[in-house]
Amino acid sequence: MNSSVDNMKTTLDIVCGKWKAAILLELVEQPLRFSEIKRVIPRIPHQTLIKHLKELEEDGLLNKEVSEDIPPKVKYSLTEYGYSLESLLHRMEEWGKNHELRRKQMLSEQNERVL
Amino acid sequence: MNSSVDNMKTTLDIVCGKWKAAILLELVEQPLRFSEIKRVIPRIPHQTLIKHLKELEEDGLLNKEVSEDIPPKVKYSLTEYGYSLESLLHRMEEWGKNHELRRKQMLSEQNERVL
DNA sequence: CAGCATCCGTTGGGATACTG
DNA sequence: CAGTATCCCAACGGATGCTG
Repeated sequence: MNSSVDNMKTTLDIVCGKWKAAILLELVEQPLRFSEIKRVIPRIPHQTLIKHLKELEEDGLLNKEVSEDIPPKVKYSLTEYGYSLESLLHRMEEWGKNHELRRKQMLSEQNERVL
Repeated sequence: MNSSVDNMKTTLDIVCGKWKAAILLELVEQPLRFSEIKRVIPRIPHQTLIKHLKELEEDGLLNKEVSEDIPPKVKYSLTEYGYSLESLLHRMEEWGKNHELRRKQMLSEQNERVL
């Protein structure tokens, strides 16, 4: 049997790498090459990106399409299964945005009280 | 300005403690005392639970209601704001469940091929 | 019963340098 | 351009023991 606790953990295991959700969210929009991902998520370290991509691929969320040229070009895209995360990803992004807004509002309310 | 990457990070920061999402999911159903949370999530270590609860409270997701008796009773419940995570939590739980199902299916398919 | 203080080990993010 | 191989460090989960 699978408790809801376990189900949570499997979701978190997959999505909660520091940048994984962000990567997935970008790839929902469009397939991207390695260097393109680095461009849209500039602060992610090279090595970290490689690790995350490999894990996401192993989890069946990403397709990796390699052209055997030199220089190599590698395009990452969501698998059909990967798209099953789409709505979850959007909700996460939206909740985070609202949370930031809320935080700023509370800060400015504090300032008013001081004045 | 807030990129979607940043929004993701704030959501993850809050929800991605190893057991946080599980705790929140339980508290969505009903308020619980400290010891009750330990009962429904047996494998969570004592100290870890304390830390998680404190952080969730500081993030404004939990109410903490203390009865000043001896022995003390402390009831945790979601704030109204905490409930804004409800649908997200349920989706996470559901996705994890489906992921496990899928994984098992793929395993049994492998076994068939072997036989 | 609930919580704090302390300490420890693991892990995973990250920096650097090298290859085809 | 994309990836591998190391190494490092901080953070976090977690264990233990003490308090009111």
